[in-house]
Amino acid sequence: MPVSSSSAHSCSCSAGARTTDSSADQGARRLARRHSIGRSPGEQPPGLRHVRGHALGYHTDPMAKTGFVSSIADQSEDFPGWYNDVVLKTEMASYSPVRGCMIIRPYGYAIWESMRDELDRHIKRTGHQNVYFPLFVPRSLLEKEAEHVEGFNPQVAWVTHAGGEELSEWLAIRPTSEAIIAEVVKDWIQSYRDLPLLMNLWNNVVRWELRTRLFLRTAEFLWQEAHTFHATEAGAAENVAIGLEAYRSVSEDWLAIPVVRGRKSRAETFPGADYSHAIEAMMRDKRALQAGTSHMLGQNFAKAADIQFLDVDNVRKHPYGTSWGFSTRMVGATIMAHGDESGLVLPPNAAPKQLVIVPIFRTEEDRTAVAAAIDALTATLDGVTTASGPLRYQVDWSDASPGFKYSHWELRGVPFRLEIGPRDVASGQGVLVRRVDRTKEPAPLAGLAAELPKRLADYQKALFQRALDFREANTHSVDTYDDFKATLEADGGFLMAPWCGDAACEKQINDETGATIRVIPFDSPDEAGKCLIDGRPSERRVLFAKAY
RNA sequence: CGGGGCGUAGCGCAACGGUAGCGCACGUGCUUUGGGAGCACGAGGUUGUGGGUUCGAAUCCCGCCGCCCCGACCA
Repeated sequence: MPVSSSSAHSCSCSAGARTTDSSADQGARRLARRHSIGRSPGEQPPGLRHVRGHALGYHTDPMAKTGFVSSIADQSEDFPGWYNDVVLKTEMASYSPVRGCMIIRPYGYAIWESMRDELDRHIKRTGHQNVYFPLFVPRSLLEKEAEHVEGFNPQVAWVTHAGGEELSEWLAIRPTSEAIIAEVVKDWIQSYRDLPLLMNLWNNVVRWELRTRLFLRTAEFLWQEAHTFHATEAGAAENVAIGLEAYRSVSEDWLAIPVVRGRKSRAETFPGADYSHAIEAMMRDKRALQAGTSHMLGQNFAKAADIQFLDVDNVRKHPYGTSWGFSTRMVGATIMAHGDESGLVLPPNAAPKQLVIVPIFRTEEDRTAVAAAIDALTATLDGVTTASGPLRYQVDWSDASPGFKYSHWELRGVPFRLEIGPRDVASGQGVLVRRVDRTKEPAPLAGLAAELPKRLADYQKALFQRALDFREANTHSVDTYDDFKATLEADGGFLMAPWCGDAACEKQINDETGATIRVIPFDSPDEAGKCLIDGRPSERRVLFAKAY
């Protein structure tokens, strides 16, 4: 039986309320135990062997200086270390026995599912249909589009043997699906009446990486790739914008991450595309992260695969293509855009748990009274609908101490915590604590259910605003290369600077400073200037930053 | 692919020629619970792998494998 005899209060959703340490085997055992008493008695926990566990190790520094979580690296001192600690200790993901690949654990996967589902709604609302294409791309197909091959070659993983024999033609494990899709749809597209063809794939892709950073850079990752074909370039251009808008909305409205929309420079354009649009976000270390890209493929792949359709004017033409992608990297963006010294700070829309209730009691009598108050409360919470669906809450009845639970859930970024103890029961209140600023206030239990949707919506807005303020405070306009270098060195952040459009100037800046052109923003005003490097005229400022 | 580091219990480490131990985590029990509780007992290891040296190897030597970090490329 469970550690807590009244486990009926416990939600069956988490891998365990008091998981702080975490070896996989232990996690699995805990899961097994919970499952044995939960809703699905027969269900076995997933096999999570070989996963590296990481002890929380809070005893190494029992008296933390400021925060309550002393076990993660200091965010301002060591951002990469902080990021790694957060991902591992929140049990979002772990390293795997496979080089360069990660295991996405339940808490991380839940966050991915949230953004995935929201993006899927956008994709379907705009008329795209989900499809599936093979994991393998025959070498001959991948090599049809010249720029495409050249761009992806270094990152492609090949299957050379199967069935005990060497294959007559190598198979690429898809780094992306343009090539195989173009080959297939040429049979589907005969007439302008077959266009536009609007498809989307949810799948995994492999791009061989030598450096691994959980969620940000792994050899295999999950994503969505939309592929569309249009009779006209204008139709395709419109779709490029539709994709980018879906990404903007998911980033800003769902994940509370403000983004800058713009066009990529030629050097940063997708291999095989005429142009690429992207959204860029600022992380809390002031570096940029690309949050989604949308490509105009023009007729490049259509010509390579010889896709033709008969237009209204009875002339055979190549259709125009687009493709756009959004990956699990955005889970990393969510961590890095909002997290603080105590761990994750999640936007309510994407948070696996929006509210955690922590019971506090000393005696059995108190426990009974607190349980009764919580039962009465949760009866009202079960009907609550938030901007992201039914309220997601959990009562933490595990037998860890209250202080332990506070730290545990703060590390995991749960937006609200409600503490209910004997004193609160007597007054019909609880103590409601906001994760983002840790403000505490008494909250009457009777009215809480009605208030929560607004409180969550306000929290969501506040997170977005905080991120936007941060970005604006760290965006600098510079006009000379000396100023550029000095500002980048001193403050980092986004640098808005004039650029003539020449790839050589772009490269020089990248080589000398490490900064790249993230985008040529759509929303910046036209502004005559002189290129940082060669002084030639520039029509508007472009966004430079060090990027992930 | 170049440079560096590391493989000992789930995690972090110690033992550095005489056959493996500590902390955390884990299990049981009792006492606890308003910011990471305490005590007691307990379970857990062919020391990454293959070979060599030696009376004896986690330890010394060689090969292999794996992982991490730093550089060039990417969502």
